Amino acid sequence: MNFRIEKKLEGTLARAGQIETKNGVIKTPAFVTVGTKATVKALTAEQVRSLGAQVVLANTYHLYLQPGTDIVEKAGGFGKFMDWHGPTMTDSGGFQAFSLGAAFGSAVSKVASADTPVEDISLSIGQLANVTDEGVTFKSHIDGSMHLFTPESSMKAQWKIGADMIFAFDECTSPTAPYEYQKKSLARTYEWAKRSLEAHEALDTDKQQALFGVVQGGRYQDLREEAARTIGALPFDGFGIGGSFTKDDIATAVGWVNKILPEEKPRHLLGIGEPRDLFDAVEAGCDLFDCIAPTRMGRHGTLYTHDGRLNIRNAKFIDDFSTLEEGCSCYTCSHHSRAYLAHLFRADEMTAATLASIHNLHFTLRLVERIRESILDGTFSQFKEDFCTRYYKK
RNA sequence: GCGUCGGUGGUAGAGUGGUCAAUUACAUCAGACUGUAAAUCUGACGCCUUCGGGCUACGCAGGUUCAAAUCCUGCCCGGCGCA
Repeated sequence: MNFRIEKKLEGTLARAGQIETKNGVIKTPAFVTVGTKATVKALTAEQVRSLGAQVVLANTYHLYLQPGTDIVEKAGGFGKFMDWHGPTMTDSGGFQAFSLGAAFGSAVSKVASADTPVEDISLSIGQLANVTDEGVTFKSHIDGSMHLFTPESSMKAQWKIGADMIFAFDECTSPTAPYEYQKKSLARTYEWAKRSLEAHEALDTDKQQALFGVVQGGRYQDLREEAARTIGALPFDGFGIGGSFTKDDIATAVGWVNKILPEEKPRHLLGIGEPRDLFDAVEAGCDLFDCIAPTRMGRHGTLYTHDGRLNIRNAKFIDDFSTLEEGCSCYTCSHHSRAYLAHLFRADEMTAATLASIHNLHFTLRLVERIRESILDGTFSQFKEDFCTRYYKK
């Protein structure tokens, strides 16, 4: 993997560049399409291609459980397995330490509202993941079987899954975890980062895979900066910024980190992808973003338009025969009316998920593409202002 | 015509004297969702409300009872059986 910065935006941390992988080039900033189980939910690989997606990210934990990393390895890697021939990434399974741990069965999400109270993480109940210094013990959400993930086993699994870019094994913490826990967890994630590097070096002797280290630290400036310094000093090929935020401080926290991380390496903001967050994070120096929002929102009937989100299941769309979004060039908008989409959703037809995912992914991919263009031609701040004024006008 | 079983909120269908404005599911109306536990989840769902409560309701009309969706009588409607 090779990263090159083409242009930096004066007065901000934003930059446009290119990542070269053996499976193709990614023009950054870029939105990474999520295909957790080696499929972008509701879409064929051909549809993902035609949307202009540059890179697909799968999940190590999910593929490890099903169909198993040996099968994916035999298939020639998850890209070949799913017929995606472009650049690929895998997440390490570190997110599942949170989603199947503290977050499981609770209302807590990694992006919390500002008034979310900080609590003792150990009070979380119903968790399927338990974190120790050795690694994370998971109780499979599929069949209840127990599995231990360590930095070493995550590297091995990701090696077999065979993506171009992979992540160090980390602990994604909850926004409800107190400072003391975040600090302790951060030290652990740092140890895991070193172990990930060492394990990966032993596997990948001729540098096939790029390994990204993950910066944690929760919502605390000193921890975030410490993480950026320590993780940033390790010989990773790029960096992921992960963990918990609040809706309002993503850009701030990302800025703390990117001011410190080495400039010449790509930065991936893990799991973030609402429009405002994308603008803010690019401005704060991020190059890559993956997010399930476009596809999950789509499947749940929430569709992106330049005038904000709309819920296509609302009664007012039943007889609205206008196009979903005027001027949108996606397949869904060029062929179908809001009324038809509303009908498919109400009838629980599978095509509803497909058409909605196509639109939302097109919207998000195109948005990040335009953000990139606006960096190159110097119109970023105007574009951001125009877009956000209209999108968030309510 | 006789016998028999049954008529409950938008629908299906619980409930068989008080804890019932009435279980549940679906439908409906909204909302949430940010490295996918997610084609998922949450709330509302008779009318009014100063949110304490008030009012009208379980085919219709009477009745018994302190109290009825629940018991009795008549009527109306439907399924089935016999003529």
